[in-house]
Amino acid sequence: MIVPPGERPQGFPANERLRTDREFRDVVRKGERLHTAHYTVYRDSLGGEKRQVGISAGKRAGGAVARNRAKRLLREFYRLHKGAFPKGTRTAIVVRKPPEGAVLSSVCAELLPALRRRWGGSEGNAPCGPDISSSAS
RNA sequence: UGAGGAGGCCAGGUGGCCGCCGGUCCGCCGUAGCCAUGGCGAGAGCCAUGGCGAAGGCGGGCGGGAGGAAAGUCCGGGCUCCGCAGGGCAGGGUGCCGGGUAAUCCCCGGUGGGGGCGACCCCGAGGACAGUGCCACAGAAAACAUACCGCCCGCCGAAGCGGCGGCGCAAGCCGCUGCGAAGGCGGGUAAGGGUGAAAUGGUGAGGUAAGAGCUCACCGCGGGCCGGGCGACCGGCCUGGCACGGCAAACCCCACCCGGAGCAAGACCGAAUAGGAGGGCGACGGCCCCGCCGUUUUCCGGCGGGACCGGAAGGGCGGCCCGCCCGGGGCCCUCGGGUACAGGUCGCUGGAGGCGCGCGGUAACGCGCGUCCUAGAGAAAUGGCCGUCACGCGGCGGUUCGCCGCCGCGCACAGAACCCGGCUUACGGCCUCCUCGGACA
Repeated sequence: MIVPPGERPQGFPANERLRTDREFRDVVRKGERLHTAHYTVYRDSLGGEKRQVGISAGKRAGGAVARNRAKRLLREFYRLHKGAFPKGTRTAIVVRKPPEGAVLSSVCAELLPALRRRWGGSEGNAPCGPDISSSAS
């Protein structure tokens, strides 16, 4: 890594994800748990600079369309609020109940306060609600 | 304008910002390696500097990125691996005819049947004299014969009605006799009633005691012949007076078809045909030869080797059986840990492909030419947010009754997972043609 990666603040590349079944099992088994109305969040801490997130939506999260929707919203939530996911941690978010009619702001309103309360939030990322995109031209 | 029938099309558009997947090109970094120069060394070679630079990492540019059903996984194929002498049985599937196709339970065109005023639609549509079985309830009777009500005939019966004769003034009585309700017995009948999903051909006429294919006409049915059609089948004539119900989506029979599993297929790479534990089964036999040993020889026994004959257990022929093959040394089954397995790479998307035109065919479809390249993930990309324009609904306001403005809400069903062809199911909207009816002119 000679050239600095120049990490884009709102990306979600493959190496920031939990990719294998093993990694998921590890986090779910060893991590701390946090329940909200529709989701369960597992987080363990490895130290270092890496930050990994995995999203799981099984059969109970609804049909394929509903599952895709839920996962996409959670991905967006991560991208826009990386401050709630400290470096050196691994987080797995499991969709437990189908969040019917959810939009990004409602997902954010459900998860962000809970995460801050439990693990402490860091630097002021955008709050919930319709944030006008940061880099207005 | 209402109700309905058939067919086709679309699956919101657009802008900004932030993302994801894979492709391609460029730049930077740069490991292995290669090259050049120099140095050291007897040499193999080593070291230094510079250049190129697989892989890989980072960044950027360009263009691509869900469906008509991607769904259910119900059929049919391709593809992959396993299996494959042959025969039989079992099992499964299909079931009017002809065609289409890689193939089908699909599609097209017919035939037959059924529904609708109609446009049109629907059909698991072989066989019920091969056999077995079933036909609930109701009904007299449900399959080989019969008869509940009813109808008709005869006899008995005898309330009643009548005739003749006798007696009597009369009422009436007596005798003989005719009809004869109810009821009983015997017989005829299957027209009618009633039951049922279904009732022993239907309608009409003759006929009769009443009736009946008893007779006749037409229809239906069976048989035969002739004609048409590739065929399912259709038409005509003759004939039989009719015997023989339904269910095969009950078993079954007949004809035809069918090997098994599936991309978590399968291949390669990684300590890599590494290798652990437990359990089960076993049988070898005959005969001959050679060597050694017990014991010096024969016999006998043991061990080792060899030739021939037979062949058990077991295994294979992926349901079973016959049969066949393997089977002289182990065979079979089960389980488990490891960095270890839903690790990586391939399979993986260009194909029975889409579109257009022409030709053949009623059509499904086929042939030819031209043209296009159009998702390839793997905890699984194809998105998120904001604006705007369409579209629909509701409300408010305005209106020149054509609409216009503002606000709010809605915008379906649904997400590729090896690939195709179908079927089925879910679902928002638009268009065209047709049928029946209404209103106006």
